[in-house]
Amino acid sequence: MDSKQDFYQNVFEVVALIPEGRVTSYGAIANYLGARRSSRLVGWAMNASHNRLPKIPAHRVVNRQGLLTGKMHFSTPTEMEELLTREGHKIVDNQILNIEEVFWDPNLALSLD
DNA sequence: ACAATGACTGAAT
DNA sequence: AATTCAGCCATTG
Repeated sequence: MDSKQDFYQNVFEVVALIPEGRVTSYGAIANYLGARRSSRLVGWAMNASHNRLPKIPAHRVVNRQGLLTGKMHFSTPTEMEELLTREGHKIVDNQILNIEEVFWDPNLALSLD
């Protein structure tokens, strides 16, 4: 059925919830969706995010190291770091500085408890 | 239907 | 501590 589409929709929803000035990781989103092992699928969902009508802040989603692994998938390979820099992040060597400080975990933010 | 790929992560060396 | 290997699972050819 559309359960797989739901997974994508869930990813989009979580990503859309990322506050400005914060970032999260694929694994954190996957973990929130109950699919810790499907971190890669989150990346696929992000790939489809460009086709979604609501603007998905995919630039706020980075890998565990805070590395802009998906910058190459944007309109331009520099758009991602530019957007993040615009939000106040410091990017060095494609990596976000103070990643732990700006890290936004949906599990904590949504207070699953 | 099979094989390869990928915006990842964690464990092992 | 840094680098390498393997697992994960949907999507695509």
